[in-house]
Amino acid sequence: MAHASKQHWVGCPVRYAAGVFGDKWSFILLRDMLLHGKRYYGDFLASEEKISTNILADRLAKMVETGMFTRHIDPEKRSKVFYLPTAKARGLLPAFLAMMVWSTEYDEATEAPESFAKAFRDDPKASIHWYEQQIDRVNAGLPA
Amino acid sequence: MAHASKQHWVGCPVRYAAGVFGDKWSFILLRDMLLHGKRYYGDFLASEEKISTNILADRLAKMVETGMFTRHIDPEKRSKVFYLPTAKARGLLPAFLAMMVWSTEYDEATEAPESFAKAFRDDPKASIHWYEQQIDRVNAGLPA
DNA sequence: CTCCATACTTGCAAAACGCAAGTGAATGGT
DNA sequence: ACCATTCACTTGCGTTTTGCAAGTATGGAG
Repeated sequence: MAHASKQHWVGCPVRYAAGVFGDKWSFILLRDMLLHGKRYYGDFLASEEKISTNILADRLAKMVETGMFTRHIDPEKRSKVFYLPTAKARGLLPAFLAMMVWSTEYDEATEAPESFAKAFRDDPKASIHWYEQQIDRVNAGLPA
Repeated sequence: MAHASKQHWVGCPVRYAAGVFGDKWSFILLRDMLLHGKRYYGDFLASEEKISTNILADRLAKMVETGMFTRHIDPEKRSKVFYLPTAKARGLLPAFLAMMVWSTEYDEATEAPESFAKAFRDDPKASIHWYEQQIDRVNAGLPA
């Protein structure tokens, strides 16, 4: 059977994921990076959840450590810093979008339109590809 | 376009999810409930991550509050308590499995066999259905 | 050289966590 | 009926993490 020996190993992927982004602020940063096109320190700081600067610095550093983001100095204005998502971070898109569909189902106060969940359910791969392209588009507008 | 007006609303589903299970111990409890067939307080306590009893009690209560688990007294031994996953918790399976596939890709030390990721990638719906059935099977073995 | 913007650091109080011990209800054995 | 045990939490307390406010370091404009 394809799913044999199910019991023990499944724990670890969950624990690994929890270790990399298993806290509220990491969720928010990943959202801002993957879905909101935020790249600069100042962009992340300006999110409506009002993250404080020490936590932001800490989480950004952790994201870099865990290979989710890379850190870059803006060559056009060297006092500014931006971050880019790695393939590892982008690889979370399917899970993230699935999670968001779940939220739209169970959060009575969701602000997401039904069209989002419908699009993902109808054709997850197309939906994921669309978000990938958005990420590429944002990145293309940044300094080399 | 199906994905129009993308910017603002996507934030909220992520924040909602973070609020419900956005911490390490909630990840672990959901794993144990959805994938390891654990139902009793003592089962969760015995996980290899060594959760302490106050945190376990706190998280279980929160899961009940947020409608993820329901709490039941074992009629056959009324000093024992078990929890059952609601449809809301079960609805997280697709996101959880997608997340686990991601972990198997990026965690060098993953213990998950490649067959797991392959099965999910080949046919996600079938894979999800298989885990749903496992959940039903476990639940069927519990007192009414 | 001064001023401003930007990206962090630092200090400190408050909250969350984690360990160990304690409590109370339900069983089980005699 | 009595007592020890199991089970599911609670409580206390020291440690760690968080969050707010203020400070610092570097870069760039004038």
